[in-house]
Amino acid sequence: MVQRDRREVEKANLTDKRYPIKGMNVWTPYGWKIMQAIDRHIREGFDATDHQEVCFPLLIPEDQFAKEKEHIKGFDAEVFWVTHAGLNPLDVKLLLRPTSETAMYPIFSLWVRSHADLPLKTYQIVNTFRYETKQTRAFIRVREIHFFESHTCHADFEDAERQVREDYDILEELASKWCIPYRLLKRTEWDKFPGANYTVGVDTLLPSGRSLQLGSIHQYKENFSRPYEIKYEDEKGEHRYVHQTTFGMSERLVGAVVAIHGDDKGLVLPPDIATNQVVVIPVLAKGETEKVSNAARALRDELKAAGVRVHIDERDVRPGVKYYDWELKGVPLRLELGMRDIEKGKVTFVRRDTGEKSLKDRARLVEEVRSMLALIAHDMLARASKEMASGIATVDSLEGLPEKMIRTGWCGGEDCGHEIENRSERNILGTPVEKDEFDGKCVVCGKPTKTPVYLARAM
RNA sequence: GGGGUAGUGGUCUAGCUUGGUAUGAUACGUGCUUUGGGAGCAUGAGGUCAUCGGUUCAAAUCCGAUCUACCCCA
Repeated sequence: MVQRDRREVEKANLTDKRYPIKGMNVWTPYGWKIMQAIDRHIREGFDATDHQEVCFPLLIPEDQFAKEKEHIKGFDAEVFWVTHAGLNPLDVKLLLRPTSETAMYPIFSLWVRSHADLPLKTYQIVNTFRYETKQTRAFIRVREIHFFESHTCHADFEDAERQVREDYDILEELASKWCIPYRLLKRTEWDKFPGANYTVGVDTLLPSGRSLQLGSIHQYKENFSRPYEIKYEDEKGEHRYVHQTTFGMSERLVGAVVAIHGDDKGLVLPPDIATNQVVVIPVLAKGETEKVSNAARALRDELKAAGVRVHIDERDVRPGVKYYDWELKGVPLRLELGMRDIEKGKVTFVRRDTGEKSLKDRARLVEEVRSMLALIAHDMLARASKEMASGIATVDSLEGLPEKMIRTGWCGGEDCGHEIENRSERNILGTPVEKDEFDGKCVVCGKPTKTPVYLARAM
């Protein structure tokens, strides 16, 4: 099953792994289109909530990177360094950003002067670099990461908390477009982001039973604003440090879409992500080729005018080849049009997610396509959510655990936490942020608790 | 972090034990016939055998290092 996650990614040809640097792959045109669709959703979501897109430099000077002690401790083992410029060694080494806090915050300290400048809400979509020492894997663990990161500054803790809640709302809307179920889990103290006050992980579950972290939301409090001196003057003329948050997601989203929705025939793309939402296949017949072609092009034109992303496949190959091709590529809806349909005034609809075929009236084309795409999106999310729910097992003992995500009791103590991780041979993902009824005992010490903890083998 | 397996036209692969310039399939180009689930025939093009070094008259083949991919264990 672990293999399946990988095979689907590779068969679909979204990335070319032949580039000769470990963990650095080439995006193919089709793969990049999918990534761009996801980026577009992210931009829409964050623009709509008054975030400003920015773009900071890739290189960070060593001294600037080193200001926050926890942060550098968490990252310095996995940064790439630039040590030379041309033939000359650099006085101050430069690193490729593993994440952009230390690139942005010195500049934020110049941008933020007064309470009127707050909140400062920014984001960028850039590549980051991490020298992963573990096995690399396309989209899931790479050394050059296509990365989204929002960075915000707030007058006080409560306003930063409001930002975290806004991030949850944005995420919910995005994930429904991607048809990806997830849990918001507050990480343990020993697993939080280096430098954060607390970290909330966005975790999904793959068909293999392993968890995949899709993103993370961090509350920094004043942990970065103090070393980077991001201060403002409040209404009373007093100088205060800002409270900060970040939200990060990456190309892992593509990996998640592929692994969660893909099947034996290849990719299955959610309609909001699909480069082509609909593919039209003309089924030509001897002597009638012109007639069928024209009718098929008319379908294409009508859908295109209605704002549907549609492609007509007029290659001179047999229809069966086209069916297999577009199934592999994951196009949500296939329309077939041949003489048989034309004579009846129908169009053949074939859903990618279920394979179900149906005949629809040609006259009602646009509304039938729209409602079918909506139905496909709805069903894909519903199926994936159900799958994730059934992949979580609630237990009151760590013996003989099933190959699932585990939900159990934890008193919250660090000693018990480590013992849970050791005995279960899984990682603690965290405790739920959202409502999650539970009434049990810590599996280690037996102390009663109302909060469950989630464990999994991480991808 | 520890161990293991592998790299040959775009892709997959034979050849490696026993050294003598590479096999087949698929995909690709062209032409004709086809078209409701992977068509057929003809023809054409495509390889510094991962890289670097060593042994040898001669290396895909033997030896070493490096890079990359994959698997298992922590």
